Amino acid sequence: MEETKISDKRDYILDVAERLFAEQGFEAISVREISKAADINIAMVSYYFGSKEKLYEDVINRKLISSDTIAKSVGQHTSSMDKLFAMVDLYIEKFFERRLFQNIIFREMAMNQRTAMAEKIAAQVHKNFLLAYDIIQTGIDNKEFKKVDIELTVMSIIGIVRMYTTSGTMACKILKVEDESEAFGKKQKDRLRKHLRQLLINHLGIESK
Amino acid sequence: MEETKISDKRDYILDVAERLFAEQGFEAISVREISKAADINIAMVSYYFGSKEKLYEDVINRKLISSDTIAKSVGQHTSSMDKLFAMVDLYIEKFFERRLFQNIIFREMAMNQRTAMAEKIAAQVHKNFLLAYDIIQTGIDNKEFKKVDIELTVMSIIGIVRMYTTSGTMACKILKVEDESEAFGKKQKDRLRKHLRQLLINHLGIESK
DNA sequence: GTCTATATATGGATAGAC
DNA sequence: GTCTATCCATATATAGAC
Repeated sequence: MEETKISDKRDYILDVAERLFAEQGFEAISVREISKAADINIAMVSYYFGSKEKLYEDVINRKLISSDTIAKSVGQHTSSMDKLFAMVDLYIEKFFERRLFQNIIFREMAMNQRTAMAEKIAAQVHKNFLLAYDIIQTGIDNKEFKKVDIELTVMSIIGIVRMYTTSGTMACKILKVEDESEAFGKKQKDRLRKHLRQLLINHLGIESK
Repeated sequence: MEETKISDKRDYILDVAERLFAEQGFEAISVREISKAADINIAMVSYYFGSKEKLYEDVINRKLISSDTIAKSVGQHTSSMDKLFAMVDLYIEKFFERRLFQNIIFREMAMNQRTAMAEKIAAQVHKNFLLAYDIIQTGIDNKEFKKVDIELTVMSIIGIVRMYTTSGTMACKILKVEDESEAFGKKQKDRLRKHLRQLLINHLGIESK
């Protein structure tokens, strides 16, 4: 009972910190700003997390567990095309839902810094990459797909979704939508899904039935 | 004569600062570190640039002038396909050559911060976007290309090149190359160019002659 | 658990000697 | 142009009262 309240509060602080770290970066944001935005006393950050660095790690670790989710979602389908599309849908879903978090992940990946965390992130992303790789490889072996550069095809899928979700302002400008909440609404999500499916159908030479 | 020496030194400081800002971000790097890496006295940063903020702006402004370059390179061709491929080649070329700089650009774009600079960057990127948009639009009107979601197709092109160039460590891991210098060598550049061309040929339904 | 007060470090910037 | 020394703001972290 009290337990849940405490972990609610912890979670709330993590939410606030995630947003601020994502928008401005680790070094750009101070624990003062975080505690102010979360409406807690500054000393509470040390109390709950130990340090700013630890808080940052907790923000990342909290959401860096999946890839089982992908495997599970993919496993329900039989054809390579269905598997690939299930994976793409999940990617879009997760990226839209967690676009602030993804911002942190890709920023870390772009750095040659903070290596302990960076290694962990790279390992996780690579695991997800391999899942996608296997799906396409199997599809090619099956003759469901044309032969393509598999590595670059997977990177392209991720790059496209990433481009959309982690450049909010740019996406708004290009798509001529009012604000970010519209850019990440259902309509635009469906649009991106449709585009990406069509692109893959064309690229992999998938025949419609 | 002395003039050139001064501007050489200025340029060298800008080179060093660009690398450090790109690798770690504006706030993460101190003028002390920059001056140490550039082997100059710390006071020289103020002397040459006025402030850290101004130095950062100079780093960005120095390379954010083009889009004429794109127009020029594209203008030499007649068919929409040739124009599009010329643009893609130039994109790949510039991204490989300036991948540290691009890292800064995309980081700025991902932020809701430092708005004066961010607006300027967004304006420039948008200008480049419109060039690509027009090429594809014309191609569709010509019946050279199939109908596609033009906005998302342009974003996809940029997203793919970006994914490759601004996640160095990840790219190495995925492509199983030793180090970054190999990942950004001629061989991998040609591979990316080939992949992207094939993807666009498939997606836009371009017929080979 | 929550707060104030404070220790301590580091950052950007500049004054002024050379 | 270059350097040293220093000012001042801001950062993280914690000790200790409540």
